[in-house]
Amino acid sequence: MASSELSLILNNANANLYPSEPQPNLLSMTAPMGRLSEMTFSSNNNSTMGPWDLMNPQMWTRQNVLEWIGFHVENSRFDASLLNMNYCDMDGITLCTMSKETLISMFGSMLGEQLHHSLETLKARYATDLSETCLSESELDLLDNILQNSFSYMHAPSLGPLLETVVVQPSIPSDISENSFCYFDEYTNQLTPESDHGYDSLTESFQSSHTGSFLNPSSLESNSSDSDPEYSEMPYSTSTKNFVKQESVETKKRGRGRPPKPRDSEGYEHFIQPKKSKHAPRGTHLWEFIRDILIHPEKNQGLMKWEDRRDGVFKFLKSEAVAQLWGQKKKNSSMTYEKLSRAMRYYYKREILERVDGRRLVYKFGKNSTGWRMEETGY
DNA sequence: TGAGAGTTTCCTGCTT
DNA sequence: GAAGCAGGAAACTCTC
Repeated sequence: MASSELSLILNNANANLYPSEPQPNLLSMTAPMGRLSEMTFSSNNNSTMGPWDLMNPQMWTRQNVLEWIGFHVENSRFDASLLNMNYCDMDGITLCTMSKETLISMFGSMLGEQLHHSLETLKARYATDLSETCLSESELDLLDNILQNSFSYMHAPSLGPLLETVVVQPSIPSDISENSFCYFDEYTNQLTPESDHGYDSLTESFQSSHTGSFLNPSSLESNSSDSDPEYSEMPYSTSTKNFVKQESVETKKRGRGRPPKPRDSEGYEHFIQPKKSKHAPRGTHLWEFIRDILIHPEKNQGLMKWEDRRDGVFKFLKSEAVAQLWGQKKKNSSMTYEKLSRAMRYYYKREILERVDGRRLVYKFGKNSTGWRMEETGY
């Protein structure tokens, strides 16, 4: 698919979506680029899905992928000027091999995450098909070649091999029972407008929680030096990481404490801002979220593990991934392990958690925590 | 509408 | 030197 074709689709979408309504936030931003920057996509909840919605993503043609991206560009008010058209030129199989990090590095945190969620949802929907098409090692090599060829421009010295960023899920759960716990399921549930459990729709979730800047840590894995070797993963660098570095330099000195959130548009913040409709219900606290990950290891593999189930001692294996998951649950794309761990430390006082001295990424449930003991869970 | 709980964000200093 | 931990301080969101 030529990039001009995508431009055409996006232009058409834009034309359909933009009557004459001005967007205050958008108008106030400083447009960095030419024409495309002037055609930021507004949300259109009525926009219809394409044929891609009825197909296993693995079967998508380049056209389907393009339409799928276009759909999310529309719905997320993504500024099309920020899109690298070359990134949109791929078929479904190639797309399905891409991890969240890869998508984020290609499309930015907001659109990348939305695409990732959508893709995972669609993959789950066609889980049976997907499980039948698990990739062999040789296929992975082949894909790596495809990726290398397709995205050769990403192979700057600072960028690692592409396939290192690709997470091939060992299996997609096909038995999505109502009672089973899986945060992935929970997020996919948010996609259906009917299943309004008090959470905002995913689209709104992204619009409200993503500040629009590409601040997400590019790696979801904990790079802790104390991590179990078996779970250690190759660190990789992406442009998003560089962005984080840049940003941190810019915001270096500031007053103590949490500054008020900017109300007006700043930088990339123009992507967003429909007012949060209704707050999310409290429901799950952080420690419950952590507990639920631990007691359902089959559906949240590799994120955390029990060190001593009897004593309630557990360890973060992928601290940043857990933090990101928590951030998604709280609609906060800038969640990090550092922040999460601060919240964890507040639990010491309330004896929901106990300190485990001298061990990194290791915590222990305290006497005021419930629901994790074998007697309580039954397994 | 205000208080309080539960984070979230940022920071400094310390330890590994 | 980097990453993680500890905890103070203040801001923020949400519930009651």
